[in-house]
Amino acid sequence: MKRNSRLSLALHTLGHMAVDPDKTQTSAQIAGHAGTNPVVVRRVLGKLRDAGLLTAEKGHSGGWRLARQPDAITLADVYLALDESIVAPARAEDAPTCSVEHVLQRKVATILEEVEHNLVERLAATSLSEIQRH
Amino acid sequence: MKRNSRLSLALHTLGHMAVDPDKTQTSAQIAGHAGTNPVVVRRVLGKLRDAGLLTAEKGHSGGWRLARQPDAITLADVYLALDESIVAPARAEDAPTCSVEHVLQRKVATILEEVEHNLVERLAATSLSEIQRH
DNA sequence: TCTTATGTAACTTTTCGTGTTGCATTTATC
DNA sequence: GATAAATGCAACACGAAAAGTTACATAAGA
Repeated sequence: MKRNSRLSLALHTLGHMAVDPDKTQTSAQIAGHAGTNPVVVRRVLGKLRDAGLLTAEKGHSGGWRLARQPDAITLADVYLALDESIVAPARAEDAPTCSVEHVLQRKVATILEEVEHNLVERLAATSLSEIQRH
Repeated sequence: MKRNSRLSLALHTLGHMAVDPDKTQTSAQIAGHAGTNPVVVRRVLGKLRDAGLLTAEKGHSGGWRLARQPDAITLADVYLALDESIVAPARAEDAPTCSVEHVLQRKVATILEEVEHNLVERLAATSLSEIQRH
């Protein structure tokens, strides 16, 4: 699997679920289809579960399925559930060493925050039901 | 130094140069001030030199200085010179495995490209001379 | 000619995401 | 109840990428 592929894995899985929302899939099945490991799948989908996008049933005949209708899950929901923060560095604000440094840094940081916000807005405009129109 | 700090290092250095554009600084001086290594400094500033933002003089009394006036260097110039591509993954388009997967993926990819473009636009609105107003 | 600077290649170290193993827990089925 | 099949989670191994380091060639002023 390639780097920072959590979003890819999530979209791939959710895409299939949106096509056939009544089918429950196990981590092993999903992993097989995505070419990765069941534990990795549980790690990623676990975040989606915590965000209320998926439900996970334990035990026999358990597995994963959508917690809502596809049209009620936007790409922003997925993105935010994964704590991706592609743009803004999710920074652990380090000590301001010298004043000159941080004038430009803060300018850039502000712009990145605005752009991050803009990204989420755009992602919110598309839901999983988009997949059904193709 | 922290991860992906090339932009930080570049901004820090350019910030100081914008305050005092007549002073030539060596890699060692810059590295000392930025808490890193002279070779790392040359690697990062070398990209800014290639982009025409800085000049580097070899030999005795050599060093780095701005190649243009501070107001003629925007944050976008710096960002682009470093090949950062924070938002869009600068992707080596991998093989489209299954069709369902790539509907959502492409949607996201398109949004990321738009957002990346938007980022550069915003960065272009600020120049290094901003530092002189503080 | 010597000193001081950049330019660059090669290697090491660090960091972080992914992959893997192992086991506890839960739940349907026999 | 026992068993099989699933998730939950912790701990460790692996690998790639960025940063740091060493070494040396090259250039230019003193």
